[in-house]
Amino acid sequence: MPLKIYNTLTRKKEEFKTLEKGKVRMYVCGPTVYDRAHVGHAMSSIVFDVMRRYLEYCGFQVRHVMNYTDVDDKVIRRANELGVDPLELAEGYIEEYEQHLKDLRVLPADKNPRVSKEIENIIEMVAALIDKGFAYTVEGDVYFSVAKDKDYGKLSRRKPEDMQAGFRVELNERKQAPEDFALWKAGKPGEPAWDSPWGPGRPGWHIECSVMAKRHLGDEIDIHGGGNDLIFPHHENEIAQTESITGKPFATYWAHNGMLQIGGEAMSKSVGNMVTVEEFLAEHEGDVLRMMVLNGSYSAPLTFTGEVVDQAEKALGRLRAALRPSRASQDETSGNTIDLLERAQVARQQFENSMDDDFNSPGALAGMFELVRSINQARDAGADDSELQPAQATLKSLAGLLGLDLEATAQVSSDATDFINMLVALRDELRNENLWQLADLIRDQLSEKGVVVEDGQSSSTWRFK
RNA sequence: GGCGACGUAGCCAAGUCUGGUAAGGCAAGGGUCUGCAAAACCCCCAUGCGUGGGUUCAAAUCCCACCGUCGCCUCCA
Repeated sequence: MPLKIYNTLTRKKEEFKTLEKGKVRMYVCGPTVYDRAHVGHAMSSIVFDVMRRYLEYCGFQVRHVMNYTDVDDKVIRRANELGVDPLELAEGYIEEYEQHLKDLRVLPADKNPRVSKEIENIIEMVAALIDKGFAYTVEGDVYFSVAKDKDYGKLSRRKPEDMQAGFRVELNERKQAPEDFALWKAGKPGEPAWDSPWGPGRPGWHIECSVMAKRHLGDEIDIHGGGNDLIFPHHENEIAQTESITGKPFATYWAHNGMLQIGGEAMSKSVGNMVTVEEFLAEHEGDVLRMMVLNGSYSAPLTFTGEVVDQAEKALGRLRAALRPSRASQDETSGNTIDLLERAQVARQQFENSMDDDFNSPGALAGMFELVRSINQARDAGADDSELQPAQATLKSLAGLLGLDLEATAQVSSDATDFINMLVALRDELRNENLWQLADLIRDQLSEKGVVVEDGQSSSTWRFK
């Protein structure tokens, strides 16, 4: 079954065809680093990580570029408030975000370009847009003239005349038309500025992505991704800039993830309704957030609530529990009649069919959970490890394709392990002597310390909660 | 006001493009197992897919209208 991707540009699900055989060029808009990242940013990174992992599974060689916007009004404003250098402020947030990506098991992009390191290339592209007549200068500012771009609005499907200019933003009387946008902004006192043919200044918001995609991936790319709040104006303007220069389609597929919502609205720094990645990771492991994301379509909005987090955590636990070993004793003959190899094959098939259909991770997970049930049934029927392991290996591998690590264990000091083993062994002796009260006491006390004891026929097993 | 996305069980959610009679997870209830638990397993859990019309032998899926939630509307999530 061929891979299909929903394309925002055509508003259709389309068969995935690369520009270059076997290779995928993917550019994803990363965060503007003016504050700590929240779980909404993490969601976006996870969504495109899953996409990238699956494309690689399909045999594509993926070149993945994600940028950091480190030169921006908000970065400057924040830095001024704190009395620090804007680029140093941004650097700190970038380092923090990279650590979050590691904790969330997001594969590192092949390249993480930053605006501050691409100024020369940006100036070059702005100059080219002026040369070609798509941009004009006003007192050190450079604006893109939307009227010069005939198919402007094709991504967001809106026309300048449909929009209420200045609805949210104050009009800038220096622009020839309200829909024009800044490519270069003249420097103001107290702001970082770079020399340019138009005087000292800095890039506008959208130009950096056009430049970085072009420089690190080429004139044409396969997939351009980001949050759906970026469709307009950011991605629309990227298209305008790039295609005006190259005369070629910028990206074949435009992919957008839905917004993470909290308390009935999109999580955002300005509203202050955010949960930072740091806060989340202090309470849960990264896979819990990944599980939340995988449970729904990447393009649909996701609501962040305690209940949803809890459900994701439990579901993850169920996947992991399927990896537990056989309970059959050596001399017992297996009463298992389930063909686990066949079930594993079915799960993999459903996984692939679902993922091929616009990365339908909920469908992929559904197949995995059916395999979980089969494995558990077989274990209950007395299957030994040699029967269970191939199916468990498939489950692990499918989970791995989604970026989930089913073997991750709670990072508790191994010092405690020996003592817990000793206590549990001691308790088994008590159980053999039918000293139930004492055995139950130990189990209850361990439970309070976060250790779950599960009794078997002859001995007990334990695990961390 | 404009553009777009979404609305499926108590909760999360697939299925909608390609119409054929509702995946999966969490929770609740009943049961098996167990010294008691836990875990696991079995049963149960939407005659119903925002509302109202229409097309069709057949609609969650197509068409029209309406309601609700969210996102975006060009100095920048």
